[in-house]
Amino acid sequence: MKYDFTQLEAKWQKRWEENRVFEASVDQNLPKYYCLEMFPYPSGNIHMGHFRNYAIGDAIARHKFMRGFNVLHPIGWDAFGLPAENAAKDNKKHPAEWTYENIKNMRSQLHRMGLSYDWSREIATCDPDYYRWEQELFIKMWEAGLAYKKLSKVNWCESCGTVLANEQVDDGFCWRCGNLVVQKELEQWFFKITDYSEELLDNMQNLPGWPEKVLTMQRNWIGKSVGAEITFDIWNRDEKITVFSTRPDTIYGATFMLLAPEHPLSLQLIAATEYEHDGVEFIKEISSMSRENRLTDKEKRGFFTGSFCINPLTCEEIPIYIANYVLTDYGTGAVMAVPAHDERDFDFAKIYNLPIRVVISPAGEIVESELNAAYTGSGALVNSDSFDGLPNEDAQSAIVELLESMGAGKKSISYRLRDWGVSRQRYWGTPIPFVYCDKCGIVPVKLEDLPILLPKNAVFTGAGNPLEMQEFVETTCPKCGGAARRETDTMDTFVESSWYYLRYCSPKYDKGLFDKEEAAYWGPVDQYVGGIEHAVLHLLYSRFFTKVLRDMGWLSYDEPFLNLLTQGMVCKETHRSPNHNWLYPKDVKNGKCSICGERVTVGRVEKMSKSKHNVVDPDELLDAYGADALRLFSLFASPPEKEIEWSDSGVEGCFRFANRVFRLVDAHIGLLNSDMPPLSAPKGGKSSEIFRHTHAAIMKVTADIERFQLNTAIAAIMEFVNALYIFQNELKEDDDKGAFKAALISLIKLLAPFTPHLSEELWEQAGFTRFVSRLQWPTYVESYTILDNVCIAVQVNGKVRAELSLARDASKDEVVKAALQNSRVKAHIDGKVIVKQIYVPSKLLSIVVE
RNA sequence: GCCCGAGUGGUGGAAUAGGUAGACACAAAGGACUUAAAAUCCUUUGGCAGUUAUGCCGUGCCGGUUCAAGUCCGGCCCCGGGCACCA
Repeated sequence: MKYDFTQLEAKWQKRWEENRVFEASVDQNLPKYYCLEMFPYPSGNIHMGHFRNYAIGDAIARHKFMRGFNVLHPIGWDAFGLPAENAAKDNKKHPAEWTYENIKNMRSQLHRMGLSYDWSREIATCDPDYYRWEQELFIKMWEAGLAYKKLSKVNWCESCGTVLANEQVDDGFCWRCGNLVVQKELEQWFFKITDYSEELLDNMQNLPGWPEKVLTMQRNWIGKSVGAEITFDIWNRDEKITVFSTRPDTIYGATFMLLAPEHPLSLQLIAATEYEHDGVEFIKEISSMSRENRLTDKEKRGFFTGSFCINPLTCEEIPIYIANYVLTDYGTGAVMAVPAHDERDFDFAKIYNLPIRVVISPAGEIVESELNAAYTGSGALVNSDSFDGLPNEDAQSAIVELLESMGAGKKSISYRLRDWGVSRQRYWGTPIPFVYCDKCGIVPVKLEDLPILLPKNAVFTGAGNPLEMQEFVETTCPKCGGAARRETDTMDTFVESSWYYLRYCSPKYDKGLFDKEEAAYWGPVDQYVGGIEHAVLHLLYSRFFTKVLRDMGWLSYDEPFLNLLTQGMVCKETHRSPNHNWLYPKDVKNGKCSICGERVTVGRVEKMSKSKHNVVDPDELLDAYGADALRLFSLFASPPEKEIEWSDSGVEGCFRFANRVFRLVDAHIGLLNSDMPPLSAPKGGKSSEIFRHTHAAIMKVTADIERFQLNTAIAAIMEFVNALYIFQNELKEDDDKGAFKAALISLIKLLAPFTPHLSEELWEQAGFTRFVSRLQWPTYVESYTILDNVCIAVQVNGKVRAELSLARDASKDEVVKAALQNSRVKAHIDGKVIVKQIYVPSKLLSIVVE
């Protein structure tokens, strides 16, 4: 028999599907396991990053199936998004057509991988049956005050023609197209994610199954600061200035006040004064700078307003400046400057020659006249009236209490997190179900009128929002029945992915977003697998949605994903030619470019990317090696969280291994089909040796899969196969053959999560019925794995000098005796005094001599 | 600047709780089978010295703790990632 993977893989993919082997249904008597991989955007083709993601998730899901769990393992399509609209413009193909064609192609690619998905639950978010419920949720959120519209400065990407959320701006550039993002004042829809800032932060301690890295990134993004709001009176005016400070303990050192250029008081204070002309110029100059330039410009600049405010504790008049480094959208947009203890304020004070007063000093060490940088450490208060001598940590609350009693301050917390802007001025997204009526204002569409469908005959020119078309916009007001205009913004595509894992629980439910009971049974997701690029986007939004749905009574849990595995990227080396930049490997001949003949530099190993010409095509590889060999390589090359470096010869090696397994089982097909029963317990001699290897392999593979060390699990199977290749020539007694038969049966099962087609085929060849994919995972007996004789290393002064084969239960005295008889050990302790002997049972003896 | 993660043979990577560093694989070299090739099988493969026995060195660098350190502690270097005028 030949390992005909093409025929065999197609055969089992068909059988799994026909027999609905992986379809899930609620069973209260079984422990559930919800395994989920991040659903793909239907870009057209599966790439190796997808392949690895799904291979990892599938190995975990298949293992859980075999461990007796009721497994939910669904897949779908994150189908809205801008590329579909760009394709419509370029290829004159409707976004829906383009998207559904891509889904069809990618679905067949996924089928070729042989994944254990419940395909009956497949969803596409661009399907009205899906986004209808999103529209309903949007209205419910609006009713709950969690969705609102406001005029604000937003991130605008000219090339995408739409607004972006803060999370979608990378260093001032669009996360999708890389163009510069500008600020634009627009009426926009927001979700009030900031209502959940504290809970999003606090609940992270209930996520021990998440990588610390992702939690840290979310923590930074939320950016909680504990401090106080302190109010300063303005000299000779009625207005007051409230600042936010994390260092109220330094208030006695606040020697000037800073306002953001956009702060309303900035203009008010200079109005109709001699400072007005220059001040307005200053404000204009700063606020006209792009967000990017403003954040990168570290030079401190300010403008004196001519006004003073009163430090509530020192009662001093301190000057009010407008400063370029004060952010308008953090805290209150105003800052009390403490130059002695803040680096930025120190720089500012030096430039504008403002007083610097030390108020914190560890044991009186800090001397004002010698200060050449801000002191930001801790210490006791000085120059602070009755607080002098108090450690600054204690002074924080004491000072806030005093301010509170004066009515000039209170404890306060600031977050960096802003509300989520969800309006997008694009066609291919979920329409926001609201209308504008001159009489009634903003009115939600009636629930019975949902879904608001996307008009099919929109025109895609690339300019403007395609939804700005008369027949879509013109409507009647749901409240008064008068003429009204429909909202033309659609939702950010991250809204769809914020709740799709819940829709999978009851994908055809037609009375709401999802069936509460199904979601209560299946959720939350036990294991989520995906890329780290969503650390603060999708993974934060989904957590927010779960909490919102919980508060609306849909769910009883707080978090969507109990455990998260962020898989590493698939990388490959790049080649660059001086004339053509990135080269395809086929254009590199003997280190030279085959087009221009110049020397080629072998670039870094980088994430596979079409533009860098270092991608490999999963379809071609599936043709050449089959899904099982490719899955093996994508799991074996590196642990799942780590990036993997593509290696053609590595894939070939895994292909050879698949063949090796096939030949091994094939050579013993007679034994497997014979009446001889597999041995159930070792009977001494060779049979015990075979049992030892079998059960050690089961033990190791089981433990490694449980801790997601899939690479070492596969290595353990390889070792097992190597051992069986030797054993197959040493089978003399019937017991040996029975043990070998049992070993082969275990081998087929151990391989099932990694090479499912091969396992099913060998299982059938071996004369068994039923799907091995749904059989019980092999169990092990630990005592079978233990050797009677163990190898004990003998160290003399920390260096291994001998290895002794001794009974595993040998006493320390026996081991010492044997060691002292060993000639090499003798040579190293001869003439010396034994000071110490340490024995680690059945492992090592350490002798110390002097 | 701050916060994470990492640094191990020619290469990808093992070493789960401080106990024989280099499992498993790739690559390379040699050999068997073959008219030949492919496939397969066997052997060698961290470095240095040595005919062997064996000895010394070796997990980014320097130091420490320990009978014993890839693993723990202190101080660096370099790489990857995230955050960054957040008061």
